[in-house]
Amino acid sequence: MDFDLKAIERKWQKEWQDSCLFEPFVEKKKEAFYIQVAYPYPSGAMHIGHARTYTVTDIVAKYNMLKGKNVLMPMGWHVSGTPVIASVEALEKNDPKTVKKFTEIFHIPAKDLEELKTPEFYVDYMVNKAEYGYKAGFKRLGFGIDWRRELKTIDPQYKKFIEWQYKKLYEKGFIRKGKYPVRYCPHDDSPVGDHDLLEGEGVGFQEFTLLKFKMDNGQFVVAATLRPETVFGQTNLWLAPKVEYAIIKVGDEEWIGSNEFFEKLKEQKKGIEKIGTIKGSELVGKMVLAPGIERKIPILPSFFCDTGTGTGIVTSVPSDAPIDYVALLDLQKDKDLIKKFGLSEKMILGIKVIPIIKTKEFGDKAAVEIVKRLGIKNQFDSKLEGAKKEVYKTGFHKGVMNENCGKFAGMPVNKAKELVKKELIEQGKADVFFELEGKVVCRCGTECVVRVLEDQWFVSYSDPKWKEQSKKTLEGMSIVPELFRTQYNNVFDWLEDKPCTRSKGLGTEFPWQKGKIIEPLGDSTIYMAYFTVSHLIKRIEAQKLSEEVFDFIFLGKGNIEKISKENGIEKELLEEMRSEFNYWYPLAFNVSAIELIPNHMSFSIFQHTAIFPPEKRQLGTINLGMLVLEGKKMSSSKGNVVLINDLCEQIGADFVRFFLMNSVEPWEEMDWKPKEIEKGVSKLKSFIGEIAQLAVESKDSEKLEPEKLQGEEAWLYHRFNSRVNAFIDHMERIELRSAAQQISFLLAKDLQWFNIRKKRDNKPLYLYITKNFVKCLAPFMPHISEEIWRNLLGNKRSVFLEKLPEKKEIDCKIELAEEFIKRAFLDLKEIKKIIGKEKLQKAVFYTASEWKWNVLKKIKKLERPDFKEAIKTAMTDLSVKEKGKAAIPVIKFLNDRLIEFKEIEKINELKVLESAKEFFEKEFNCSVFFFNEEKAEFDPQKKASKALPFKPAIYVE
RNA sequence: GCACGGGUACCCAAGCGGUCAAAGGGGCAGGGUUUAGGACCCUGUGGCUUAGUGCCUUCCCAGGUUCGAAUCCUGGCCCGUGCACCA
Repeated sequence: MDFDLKAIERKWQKEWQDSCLFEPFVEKKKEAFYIQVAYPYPSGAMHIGHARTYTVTDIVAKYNMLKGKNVLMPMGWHVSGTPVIASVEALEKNDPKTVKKFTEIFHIPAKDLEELKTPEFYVDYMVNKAEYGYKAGFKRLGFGIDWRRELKTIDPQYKKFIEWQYKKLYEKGFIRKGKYPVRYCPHDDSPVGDHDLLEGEGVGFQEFTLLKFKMDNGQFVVAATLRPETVFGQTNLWLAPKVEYAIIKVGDEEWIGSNEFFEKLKEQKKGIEKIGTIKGSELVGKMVLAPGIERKIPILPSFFCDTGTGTGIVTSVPSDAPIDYVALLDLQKDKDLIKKFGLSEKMILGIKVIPIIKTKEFGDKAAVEIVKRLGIKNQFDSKLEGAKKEVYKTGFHKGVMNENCGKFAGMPVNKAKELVKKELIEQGKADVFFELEGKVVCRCGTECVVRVLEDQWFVSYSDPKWKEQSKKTLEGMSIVPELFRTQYNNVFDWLEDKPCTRSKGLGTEFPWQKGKIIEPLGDSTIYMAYFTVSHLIKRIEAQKLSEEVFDFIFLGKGNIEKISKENGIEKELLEEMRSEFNYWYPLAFNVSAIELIPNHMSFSIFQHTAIFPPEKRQLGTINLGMLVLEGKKMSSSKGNVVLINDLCEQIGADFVRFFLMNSVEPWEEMDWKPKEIEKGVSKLKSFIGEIAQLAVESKDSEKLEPEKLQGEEAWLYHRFNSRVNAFIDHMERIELRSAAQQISFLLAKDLQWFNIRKKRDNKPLYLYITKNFVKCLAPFMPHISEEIWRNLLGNKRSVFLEKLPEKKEIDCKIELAEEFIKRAFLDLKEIKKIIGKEKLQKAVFYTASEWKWNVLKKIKKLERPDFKEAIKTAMTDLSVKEKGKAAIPVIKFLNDRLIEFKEIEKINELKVLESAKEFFEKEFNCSVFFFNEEKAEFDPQKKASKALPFKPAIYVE
């Protein structure tokens, strides 16, 4: 049977809309099920990657409808931030690449591009008019979205809500102001993300500690280090004698460092000034007070100091920095150099390595050890870089501070590092400095720097109490799949304060700083709550939505009469909104992609925890995997995409939905392979056609009486029920792939077997199967299911108003009997193949005699296979004992397969086989006979004695 | 570097202590049906054997636990994803 897929889709989509099937209202008697999926950024065309995320959500939603729940699935459009603006600007400039993308990939008619030149029009067009856009896609795929609640993140009411959200966070003390280092483009005067770069993607920055060495004249020579804990091993400073260093006024102090350092420091410290210069050579030989150890150490010349890194001055720790050690050796050997700078040879030769860190790998002078091992010759040796990394890694992870480190003695290095740094900074002996790890160039061509932003606002995710409470929320949530729970926990630990304002983009203005908008990740964390009232709140002008109004709706705070009067909002409306929120919340599932666990998903849990009472926090998350196309990442700009509109055109919405679920579970990475899908579609189509045919033929039949079923019919009934049982189990765990397989390809196999076994068409049985099948299929393939349900089976109401079948108990003996026939059938087939006969004359089956079953019964009591024990136990049965030696092979066979046979109950094999006589005769086109081993009237080759439980002996001719 | 996940036959992928030479696809080979092409159905797909069997070598590598390991433990190698102002 064939379907006109497109016609069916149109028909039922219209019907669902007309009957408001997916527009739920508060029904106190029904359990609420609210599922929410991260709303999309409506920029561009919808492809199968997006479709997968939303299809999973829709299937879970529809499944819960079929469980009898009141289901809410809303949808909105996230348009905050810069992408819309960037696209509009690019179109404005008629950027050829962008124009091409919009016309060729997004299929937007060239004349329409004119409409897209303001953000408002752009958003409206993308949402409502774009044929390849998301909304069009959602509708085409038959999603059960309640469109009354549709929203955009720039709606005035929504903005009011976001404002309220931040005020709540502020009240709890989770909004704070501080300093923050960012990668910054001095030309554009704005922070830069990876996508804004010409060069240097993924390059981060490191936090250096600036150590301040006081000279006799009060100035500070400043050295930058990544290893503040090694101050205890300092022996001297290194600098480049030929370089001219800057004297920098920092507050009341004067610092000495390279000119490059000054340029970078300007971005990180306010009000600093270069007030002079001094040549490196002038500093050589001077004594300075080393921080941390409060000892005077000399400034010495070296060849390795790079003015572009740090301050161009390096503190020397020869025990743990290979290059320091080598430079020291070089200097000690170079009498000329010592003389040239007028240094005391005695002093230079007197410098000794001070051990400070101990590891198993390198002892207590790691640098000395590794220089020896690698045979490093001088400070120009290329092996130094590797040596440094090696020593650093080992020291940091495994090292322990030794007795030369004062109160830090005995402490692991990775701990001491932070503490030493903190202490030096507190004592005013050190400062921090950020340095990019590599070259970073902005799109505008300017080289980027690290800037420390003053007055930056943060959300304090680092707050230990907040973390703890959020973890508690997490504990009570179901995470699908469970295996991501540890990741959530780790993310919670790792989260630090997050800057929450930006200067560019669409969004809500930050309440405490004019001209700044709330960072776009921050306006999409508790909006699920807003959806519960978004259809009602549209009726209210935004300026009426004061803090008290939202307090009442979402927290139940305040006096309704007063709020109604003061804000000019009808009391009934307020009450209705409060009750919507109360009914739908907490959210059952928040659905999003795995890569959003470290931000969106975690922020959402944190903010729910901060703002809502415990019973209104989230109940669960579903975390979805990526989708790739033929093993490659999809990319609109490269044209490597499959668009939903095209695909629905090709194979139909239901098949798109099904095959997005069919190959892996939702959280796994999925590879979309068009060729394999094509094959699958045609198989599935014919299977569904078959079922539809059965539906038509059996729709008027009487009710099934299961207890009267026999043989293969009883088997099919039970087999179908066990498929449904498994289907339900999988659905509960959101294992949509396994669930889908149970009711499609696996069920198809069952039917295939039944078709060669059946003696007649049992209409009531077919009706039972088709009806229940359609209900299970409906979440996956709603249109076809509705068509079969209403049109072919003649039901009046939508299939989504029906209830799924209950789980049923399975009679294992019925399954066993059929399994027995199947094995006998396969055995006979095998024999026929091996002896190579075209056609058999006669086939004879001999079933095992009673005593062999007795062996099984006895040894089943054994916990595990054990031949000796098996013999002993089996021989306690008289019927076995009297067989003597002949029993041994039987015992061995059953013992070897004990695990398998433990599940096997005794059935009347002879009767079962006889019931399938016609089947065997038909399949092999020969006469077939059955005997019990003991009453084998015909046994020319003495095969009968080889019969075993569940494995009849066979004779053929 | 840190965090999380993963390595299974030609490819994708199930299995997660015995019923495992290892489900299901795809590919490939042979056969059937049809035939312009396709579509469809069956059989085979580690090796050697065989009246439905038995044996050998396999589930990244190396050790270990166990009567028994693809499955559990330890160590190593390799791969994927995320790492914050980007939605």
